Amino acid sequence: MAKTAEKSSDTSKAKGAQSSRELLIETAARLFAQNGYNKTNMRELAEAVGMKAGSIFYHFKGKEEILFAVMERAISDLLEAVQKDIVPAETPRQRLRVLVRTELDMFLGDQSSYGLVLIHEWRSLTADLQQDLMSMRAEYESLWNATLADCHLDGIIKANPKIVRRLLNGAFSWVIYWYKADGECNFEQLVDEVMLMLVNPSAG
Amino acid sequence: MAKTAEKSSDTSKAKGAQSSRELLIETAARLFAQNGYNKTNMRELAEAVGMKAGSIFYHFKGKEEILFAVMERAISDLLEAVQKDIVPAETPRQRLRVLVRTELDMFLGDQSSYGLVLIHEWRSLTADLQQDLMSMRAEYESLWNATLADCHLDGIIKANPKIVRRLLNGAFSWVIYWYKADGECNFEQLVDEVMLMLVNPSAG
DNA sequence: TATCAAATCTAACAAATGTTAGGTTTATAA
DNA sequence: TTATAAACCTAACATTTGTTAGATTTGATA
Repeated sequence: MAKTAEKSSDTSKAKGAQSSRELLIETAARLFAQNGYNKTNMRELAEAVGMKAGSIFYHFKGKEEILFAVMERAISDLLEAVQKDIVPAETPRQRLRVLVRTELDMFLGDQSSYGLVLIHEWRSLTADLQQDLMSMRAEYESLWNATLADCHLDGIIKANPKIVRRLLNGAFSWVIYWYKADGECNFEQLVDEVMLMLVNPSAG
Repeated sequence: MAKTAEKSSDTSKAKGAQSSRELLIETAARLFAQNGYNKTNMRELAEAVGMKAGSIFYHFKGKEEILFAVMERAISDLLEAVQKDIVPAETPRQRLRVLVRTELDMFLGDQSSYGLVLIHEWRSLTADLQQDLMSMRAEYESLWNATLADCHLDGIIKANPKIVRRLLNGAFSWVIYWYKADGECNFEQLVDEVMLMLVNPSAG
């Protein structure tokens, strides 16, 4: 490895990238989220990590493989975070809140670039790569469906659980367009509002 | 005008385009919705309307102006449809249902291409053009906010109306990814489910 | 028919961009 | 020190794509 050490201390934030491949993924996530996948060319990405465009192809087969790597991480990070927090939650309502908070955090938290790219650039992926990601996502979605089904049985939610899940997924994907952390409502209050919208307070 | 008459009968569906400009907007909406703005080049668009790429620039200053025209129409159609249906609605809950149905129809109905492009390709627009569209949209949004505020006062919804609006906007933008008209739930049932999720049945 | 403007075509430019092949540097190990 | 492979660079290719200028056609009008 050449100048990875010194370069990574330049460009990477916390959780510094060990390898160049790692650094490329992190930086690509940031650039793709900021300027879009199409409007981010290999030369920009290369410069941002401190190397030349051609060198990227030593680490990735092509541009799309980088996009895939970013999205892959988005999904695995999300699943990991949920699985960690959902265990101590005992009631369906508590588990629902964990899911809501975690997915919102994916789009608004520290690592929001990954979630942002996953949503925004979905159509920039080839169909078969989309399929690969969807099967990775299946386990995560089953957590949602199970939890919402429980909530429905308990009368906590009234509408069809599967439809609610879809609607929420869209609602959360959208928050990046309007939610400002310095606005009238902080993150935890946002979670409260979502629960307030969803849940019948006189049940469960 | 050259071959507009015969060509429009080839490519346009109902509500056939009178002028070439009109035909270009319709076709662009369809192609942009289908394949994305970036992946639709002027040559494809030209061929789809039966002319050559260069000729498009007689009708539009550039590609972005076509995108803007599509989005402009999406917004004005939406506002028109809402204003037409919201008048006979008497209660806040009925007005809310009109808003829900109309916005859902924008993404799932006959003219869904326009709504689809408006959502998907938002970031493909220059910032100042985005601003222009947002001020056009303001009137429509005020209808939402007024209605949701009424619903909140009546206790029909519990959560913050402005937040609910934002969440719904995202949820509806997302339906195109999952809703199938031939699935388990038809359009009107979908509207019902949304209302069921939102509204406290024991109030208003 | 002659005229004129609207509408379209032809042909090419110019910039951006993903990608590649081959050379060069750097670190590691014998 | 030398051999080797990983990591990176240089330089260019090939394609795509928005755009444009000028020629050409079409349709209506006088």
